[in-house]
This record gives sequence, C-alpha cells and structure tokens, in this order.
Amino acid sequence: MPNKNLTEREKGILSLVVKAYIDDAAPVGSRALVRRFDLELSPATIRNTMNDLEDAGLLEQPHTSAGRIPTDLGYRVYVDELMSPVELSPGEQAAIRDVLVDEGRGYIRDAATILDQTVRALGDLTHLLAVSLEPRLGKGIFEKIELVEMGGPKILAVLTIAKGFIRTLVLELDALVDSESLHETAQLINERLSGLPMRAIRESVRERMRDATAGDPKVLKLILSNSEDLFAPSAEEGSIHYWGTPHILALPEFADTERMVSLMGALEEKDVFLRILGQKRGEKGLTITIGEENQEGEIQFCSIVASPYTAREGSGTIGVLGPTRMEYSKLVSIVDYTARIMSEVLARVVHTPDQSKARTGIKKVRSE
Amino acid sequence: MPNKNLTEREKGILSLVVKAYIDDAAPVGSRALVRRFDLELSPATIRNTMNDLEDAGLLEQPHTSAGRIPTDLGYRVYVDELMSPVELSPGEQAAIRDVLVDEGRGYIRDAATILDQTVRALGDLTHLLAVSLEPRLGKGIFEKIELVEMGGPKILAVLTIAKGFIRTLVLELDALVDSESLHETAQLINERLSGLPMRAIRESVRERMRDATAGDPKVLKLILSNSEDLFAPSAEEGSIHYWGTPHILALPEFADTERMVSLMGALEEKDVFLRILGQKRGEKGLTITIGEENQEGEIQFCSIVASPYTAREGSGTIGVLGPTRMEYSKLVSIVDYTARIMSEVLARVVHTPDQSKARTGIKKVRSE
DNA sequence: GGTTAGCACTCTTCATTTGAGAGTGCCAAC
DNA sequence: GTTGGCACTCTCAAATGAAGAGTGCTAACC
Repeated sequence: MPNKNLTEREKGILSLVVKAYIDDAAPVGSRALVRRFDLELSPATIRNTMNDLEDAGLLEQPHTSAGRIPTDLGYRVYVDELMSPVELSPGEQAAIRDVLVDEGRGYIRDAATILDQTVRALGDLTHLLAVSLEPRLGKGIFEKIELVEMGGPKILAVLTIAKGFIRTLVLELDALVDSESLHETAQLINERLSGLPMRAIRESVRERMRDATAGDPKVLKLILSNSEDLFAPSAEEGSIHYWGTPHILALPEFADTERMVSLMGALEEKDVFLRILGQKRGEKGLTITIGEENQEGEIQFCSIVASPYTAREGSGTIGVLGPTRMEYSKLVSIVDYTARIMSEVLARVVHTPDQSKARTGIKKVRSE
Repeated sequence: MPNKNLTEREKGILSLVVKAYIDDAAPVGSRALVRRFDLELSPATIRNTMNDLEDAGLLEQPHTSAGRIPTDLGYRVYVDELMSPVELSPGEQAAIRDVLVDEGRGYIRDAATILDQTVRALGDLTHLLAVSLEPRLGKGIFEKIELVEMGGPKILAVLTIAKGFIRTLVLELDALVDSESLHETAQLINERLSGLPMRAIRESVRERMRDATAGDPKVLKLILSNSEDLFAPSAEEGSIHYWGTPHILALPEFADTERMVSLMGALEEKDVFLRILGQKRGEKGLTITIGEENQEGEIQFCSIVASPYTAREGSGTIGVLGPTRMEYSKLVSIVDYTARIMSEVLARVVHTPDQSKARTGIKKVRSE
C-alpha cells in the first residue's frame, strides 16, 4: 500500500502530471504544467512539490533537467486514490452495446464469435490492444453423450455439459460398429454418468462403467481410454482473441523494436496472455495491472485493464493492453461496461466449439 | 515476360547484386561487388554493366551515387531465370517433417491443429511470417445428417460430407421435440439427399423434401430454412493461421511504422490474406509474388512464396511472407517441401470444425 | 571494341558545433 | 510557505565539415 501521507497539493500536482503525460508522452516540466492548467502557483513552487513527489518515488526524470514522468508507483497512486472514472458518452455505450446485443440479428452467435466481435469493437474504441480469454466451464455437470457414426471407423462423440455447453471429439476405432450398438453404448453411459460433475467422472469412470451389460465393448473401451480428454474440465482453455496490434504498434512507446518484438512474440505464443488473463479470471472485479506489477517480463512496460465476465457456468476475462501511459480513468469505465454487457449477453448463449463465422453460428429461427 | 536478351555477364552481375542485397539490405556498389565475390573484372566494367541493367529496369539507385538495389522486376528475372533452388539440408527437412508427421504421437490431430503447428515450424525455420489457409471442401458430397437433442429447444446438426469432413451447427427451435422424431426426420433427409453434391442440395432442397411423410414438420422446416448454411460450399473458408510476426517486424524493412501498421492491420483483418491465399489455391504449383505484383496495396512491399496443398477433397495454401529482399532460392525449396509433406499427412486426416488443441483432436486408439 | 585507370563530382553518414529552449536546483528575499 | 532570480544542465535541431562510397565520363590500353 503506497504512502497515503500526501498533501492535497501533492495529490493535485501528481494528477496533473499524469494527465499531461498521458496526453503528450513527453516529460512535463513545472512551467509547462502551470501554463497548461492555469495554476495559481509559480513554477518554482511546483518544482518543489515535484521534487517531493520524486523523493516519494512517484515521479522520475529521464535525465537531469528534463521534465518529470510518472513512475509505475505514481500511476498506481493515481489509479487508486486520485482518478475518478469517466462516464461513457451515449455514443461510446452504443458502440459497445450494438456489437454485443444481438437483437434483430436473426441468429445467436456462439461465444467465440461474440468474443471476436467484442474484442474488435473494444480495440478500435480504445485505440489499444483488446484481449479476451474464452469462458471456461466452471464446475461442469455432465448431461449426456451421443455417439454418431461418421463413416469408416470414425465416431463423433458429442457431449452436452452443464446448461448448453457442448463438446465434440472425433474418435477412431479399428473396426466397424453399427449405429445400433453405438446408440446402446451411449445410452448405457448416460444412464450411469448423467448428472455427475466432470471431475468425478474423470476420476472414477472405470469403476462406474465396470460390468457393462449392454453396448459394444470396443466402443466402451475407446471411450474409457479417452476419458481424460472427453471429460476434461475446460473446453477452450487455449483460446484467446485479440485485436488492435496496429493501434499500439503505432504508439511512440513501441518505436523500440525490442519491445515490439517481445510483445508480438507474447501474443503469438499465447502462453503469456493465458497466464495473465487466466489469473485475472479468479479476481472478483476489474483489475488494473501497471508496468512492472506484471508478472510476465515480456510486457512489463505495459499496463492492463481487465475484468472477468461470466457466461452461464463459465467465466472468462476481457481487457485492454497498452503502454503504462494510458487513460485509466476512461478505460476503467469502458472495460467495466463491456464486461457487464457481455455477461448479460452470454447468459443467453450456447457455447460451442465451432469457430467459424456467422455461417456456423447458432441460428435462431421462428419455426412459425 | 521480361527481356530475355541479357548477356551472360549481365545475368551474372544481376545475380550477384541480388545475393549481396539479400544478405546486407544495403545498396551494393561496383567496388564492393568485386571485392566480395573476387571478380576478375574491374569496378569500372561492373559499373557499365550495372548501368545497362538499370536501363533495363532491373536495378535502381536510391539516389545518385549510391549503390544499386534490385527492382521488383529485377527479382522477377532472378527468380525466373537465374536462381536455382537450394537443396534442403537433412536437418531442415527433419525440422518440417517432425512437426508434420504424426508417427508415434498416439493421436491424429485435426487439420486446424496441423496447420497451426506447421505454420509455427515454417515461420521459425525461415525467420519470416508463415501463413496458411485452411483446406476448403472442394466438390463436397453430402453423406448424411444426424440430429442430436441438446437439452432445451436446441438441436445439434452433424453433417458428414465427402470422406471424413464433418460440420456441426446448433439450431434452435421454439418447441420441444423428442429424440425419436429427430431421428426419424434425419433418416428421412438422409434417404432423400444422401450422395448428392452440396450444391445440388442447396438449390433444390425444398422440392426434394416436399411431401414429407415422416419426421417432425417443425424440425424439417427448421432444416430447410437453414439449408443455405447447412449445405454451404466451404467449411472454414474464414480460417487463416500465421506465425512469425516478431521475425519480420524486427527486419529493417519494417522499421517504418506505416508499413508495420499496414501489414499488421491486414493480418488482423484477414480479408486481405484470404484473398491472396485463396487466389493461390487455384494455382497449380508453387507461386512467387514479388512486391507490387501483389494485388493488395497493404503488402506491396512484401513478397510471398506460397504453394497449394491438398487434403482429401479440399485444398488450401501455405506460404511465407517477407520483404521483397528474401532468400527465394531457399524458400522455394522449403515451402514446396512443406506443402508436399502436408498433402501427404492431410490425406489421412479427418477435418473437423473443432479448433482447440490436442485435447479435442482426433484420438487414434487401438481398441485392443 | 571491350576493358580499364583516372578523375571530378555527388550524396550519405557521422561527428562536432552551436544556439535555442526547456527545465532544474538552490538561494535569498518576500 | 512562496516566489523571483540565476547559474547550470541537458536535449534537440540545424549547420558544418570531413570521410567514405559510389557514380559517370573520358581517354588510353590491349
């Protein structure tokens, strides 16, 4: 917890310095600050205060006799104690809402599509990099399995999990099985496992399916040997969506090739973002991570404003990444609003592993 | 077709200039060329020849009294007439083969996973941006449909197309239907449509399904009103994979922010690459597109070496993108080899719309 | 005629210089 | 506690100049 013993004046100056630096990306000096905000004080006084703030570790100078820029700690104090969230304009709200809400669209998109579209809107609205993590099945309850013959020795297993999540997996047998036995086998599995949590199934399928009386033994064996994957806890753990690399790459902060490469590498590699966003999924509300507060070295020159969202029984994360010099006060509102609306929308949506666009979305049709 | 009337000497010099420039990314001068390649001729002679090549439009000077760099046309002549493909070292071959070939892996990955892994290997091997387009169903033959009840009013339609391709789509009804009628409806559809090309079905489902005697009329109506999507020609037209942005962003060619932004924008937007790669899918063999030969303005400072690959009845594209200054002679071999192996591997794989990693891949299991 | 040496000229690059501008720290005075 | 004044520092941009690389051209050479 940062020093709270700041005078009112110090708080004010820190705020102004942060604001000015966010706008200009250039060190801000005492004289410039006075002129810019029509301060009643003289530059000299400001200088004294700035000096105190520097001693407190909230500001720093790139070199002697340059202006000051906020340190990570400075931003932290600003974010925690000084700024107040900016209300969104109706236009901004609409920009987000229109993308997310699907009224009049004629079909329900699946979660992946929604995330994709949302992340685009968010990235373009903030002019930063928007990132999101797909919802994970929380405590998934297994509903049922269907086995569909696919021609040749291949079988498509379709699992229905919790309310509305489905998972498909193609299994390959080395012998042909007629669809009758497939159906019987599926039925047997459903009788014994339906309603159980996925975890429980993973741990005890073999015992539960012992002494099978019906169904095809080969198929059953196939299912059992793949139970780790079939009944895995999370559906799409690995899926992140992002949008806006051109926005941030154009910022002066990323003129340095090394930073650029390290960020893009992290994005492509995905691991880094999985860790960061996955961690935030645990948090209760909106999170702000500033610069070196980040665990991941690749992006310690960046800040992230992120918020968890919920989708049925799963939950994910959506957020915005940019240089530490970012408009926290506005981004907080935008990200918070987005996550909120997203939770609303996703509450009504089925989660499928299908990744393609509207074409393979979920069509909502009036059957007249 | 570029001028063929080049003397042997001119061809030689052009080759050397291209090679030197590919290595150094700096304009190459006559004296430097002589020193570098231990030429028997004097710089003055080289100068004369270079002058001729400049007149022919194959070389250009960034400014008077700098060295020369190849023009797009210069590269074209080099590629078409002068270079010879470099054979791959066993190590390089192995690097590609190991990723693609799945022996000993224990499971068959789906097409998306294979593309993902291949593109990674290709990008890292070439130190450029590797891109690929997922295979498209060629002349798809509809095999059958299965309708799976999903809880609530939702139905999962599973289509089996051609040999081994499947497509899933979630449909939503506004009434509950028991699985018996679902099964009957599916059976009816299969009886009437199985074996027909997707195109034919799209055009004439309604007539073909007229006077339905069995099945649930509501479900049938739902299927009909979604036939455009269900029987759409291509499964995953929209999917491109890429890897290697950090590689190319680090190149001097991309120090210019504008180029960087325009390339990254095109990558995120996907449209540009869909057009480029989709077009190449039509071509017979490996294609080299140099600089402004590109139709798409966003990447007219880049070259692409790409090759189509085949997967069952579908076909896709895989290739490498980089600055026009790239090692064509080597890339040709690498891309060609990759596409070849990929076609081999994909011939044995089922294509599913499932995007996640190994977890939801296709498990190959000995049922014994 | 092709090839080459020589030479004047051009242009970039880099280091250096210089002046202006912005900013600081400190001191003394208010 | 606040401020004006002042010496000092540092960056930035423009200007300068020398070095280096390269060119084109001409005249001579084989």
